[in-house]
Amino acid sequence: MRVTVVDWAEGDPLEVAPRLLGAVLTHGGVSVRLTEVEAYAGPLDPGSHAYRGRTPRNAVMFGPPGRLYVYFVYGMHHCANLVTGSDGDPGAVLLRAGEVVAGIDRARSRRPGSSDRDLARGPARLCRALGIDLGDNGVRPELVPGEQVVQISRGPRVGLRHAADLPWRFWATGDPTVSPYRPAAPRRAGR
DNA sequence: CTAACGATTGTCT
DNA sequence: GACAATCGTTAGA
Repeated sequence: MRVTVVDWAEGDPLEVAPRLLGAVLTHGGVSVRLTEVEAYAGPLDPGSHAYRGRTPRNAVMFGPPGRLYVYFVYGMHHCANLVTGSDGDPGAVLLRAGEVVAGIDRARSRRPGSSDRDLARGPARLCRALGIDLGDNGVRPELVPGEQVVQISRGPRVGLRHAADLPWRFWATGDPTVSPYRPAAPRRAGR
């Protein structure tokens, strides 16, 4: 029986997220074993891009599931999600970090100066290592189940101003390629 | 049309 | 630990 991406991408992001750990994503000649992800729900999740409804940018989040939702942040970085929503019900899982398991030379050339461990250790780093950019928004990624992750941890999502307390971040316990924790950047008055 | 901001990262102290 | 880089998207006038 053939397993497709949609089979395990569709559904509640909170259920899909831990399921993705250990899966292998291949793009741009590089393969990554996912070690860290974050769930983003629909209109009821203040931390989600879909919180304020459908816009040109987040349209892909509203389905169909199994596609990449790619966005551009901070004027220089890309982040990629796997869409879980369908029938106009937005949901996605942010691909936060992974271990490069194939095409490492290609990944190194895209991220010169980085240690192998850090090649895809963070959402923007992962996108760069795989060569993912806005042109990949809405595409169906090459994603297959990998070895099951032995132990999964969960905790608060990273970098959010709102709903930062929800424990919707999942990672492979003890894996060195999980991104280092950083608290949300505080907003300073006047800038 | 304009302005404020961000699901980050690299570099410096 | 602190801060700059840098620009598409969004909200509001």
